[in-house]
Amino acid sequence: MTPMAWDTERTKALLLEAATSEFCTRGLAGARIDRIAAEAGVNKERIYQYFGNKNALFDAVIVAALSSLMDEVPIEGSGPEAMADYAGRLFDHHQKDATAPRLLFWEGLERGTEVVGLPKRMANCASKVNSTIAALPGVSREDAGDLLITIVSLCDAAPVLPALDGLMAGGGPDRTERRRAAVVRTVYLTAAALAAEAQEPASA
Amino acid sequence: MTPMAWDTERTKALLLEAATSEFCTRGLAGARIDRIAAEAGVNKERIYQYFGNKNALFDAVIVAALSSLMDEVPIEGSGPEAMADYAGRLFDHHQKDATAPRLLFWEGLERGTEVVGLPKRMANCASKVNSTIAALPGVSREDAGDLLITIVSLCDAAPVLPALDGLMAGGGPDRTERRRAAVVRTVYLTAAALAAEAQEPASA
DNA sequence: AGAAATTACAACCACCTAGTTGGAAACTGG
DNA sequence: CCAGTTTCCAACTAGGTGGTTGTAATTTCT
Repeated sequence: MTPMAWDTERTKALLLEAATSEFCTRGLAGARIDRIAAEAGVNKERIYQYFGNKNALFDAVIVAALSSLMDEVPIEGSGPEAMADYAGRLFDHHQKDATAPRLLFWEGLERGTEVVGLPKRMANCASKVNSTIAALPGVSREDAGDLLITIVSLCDAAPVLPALDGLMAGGGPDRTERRRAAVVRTVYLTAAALAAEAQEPASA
Repeated sequence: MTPMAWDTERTKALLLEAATSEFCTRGLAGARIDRIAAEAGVNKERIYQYFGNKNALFDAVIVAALSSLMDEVPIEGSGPEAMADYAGRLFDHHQKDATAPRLLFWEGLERGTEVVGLPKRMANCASKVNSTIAALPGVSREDAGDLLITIVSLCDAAPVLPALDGLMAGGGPDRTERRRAAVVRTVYLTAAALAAEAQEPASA
């Protein structure tokens, strides 16, 4: 008989999943190695064998969860409506699962400019910038990047700052729907302005 | 002679200043009580005497730094330009000193919906909403709140997510100026749309 | 089958951390 | 000048923290 074969890939995946959850809710400094191991049902020594240390584990979580952030929701169609639609879908995605936005802000706060997984993430960003240029022909690379930063800022800040929403808009049943509409409208207006400007470069 | 009188207010202020800096850079979980006391040049026992514990000290820092966040930069003038100008000044303020945005996001991530200093902050928010309505006559309370959330999201996310900017727009000498212009433009367009809509309520 | 390598884990360790204490120095009211 | 109170601090503590180690079980290679 084969008395239960070892499945190191499964163990790694279990660990990474538990680490993602722990880092997502508590951040790098607040996370506890023991808690991650317990949550995964794995001895914590495995963490050091597979990932190295706490920082490297955080790196692995960030790369796994964020490198594909911009791929999970594609830009479809063209014109300003396409960008607005994209923003709406990104908003919905983050509303359903705030893991990516939270990790993004944890990384920004705890790591500053020190970014891990550079090549892959740069490629993902470049790809999104290209999609934006394709959707809004004539728009400059810089303006496309700025539009994307605007979209990410609007969609990602919402789930991380629930208090701000509560203080400013005071809840209400259709609150999320209202905020979503506001984001989509803002993105549409900005994208439309960029597109219009791209078609008449030197107008007053 | 008076051999150096005790100045408890100064000691408190020193502690609060050091705590603000520490919490700003490291967050609640990453901050160290010993470091705060050392930075302030004060024995750490004073922290427990004056503020209670680490959490309460964080509360004090948040209330001191964030309750007035929306007051430090006023909304001046009227019309969509006034809101755009406000966004620009808020952007500049946060660019010069990222304390408020960082604390805001630390609080959002580490505290969730549990907000401290509610009455004062609610009053500040309400006041800003009122200023917005005054600047954009006819606009609804909800739309004014949403516009302010948009402004705060855009201005506060930038200094906390330097990496995003780097990945998307890749630096450059006038990078900050470009981002600022993008934010101001986006706010102007949104405010203008809200104002226009407010003046012709039932238009196609 | 047997040696070598891999995976697993309980116990362990050195250090750090928030919070406490006991008492000295400085002020205050009488 | 003398209790009584407040401010201050060095030293301490109890428990947590990231990281390691010694060893046993399992798999692989030949």
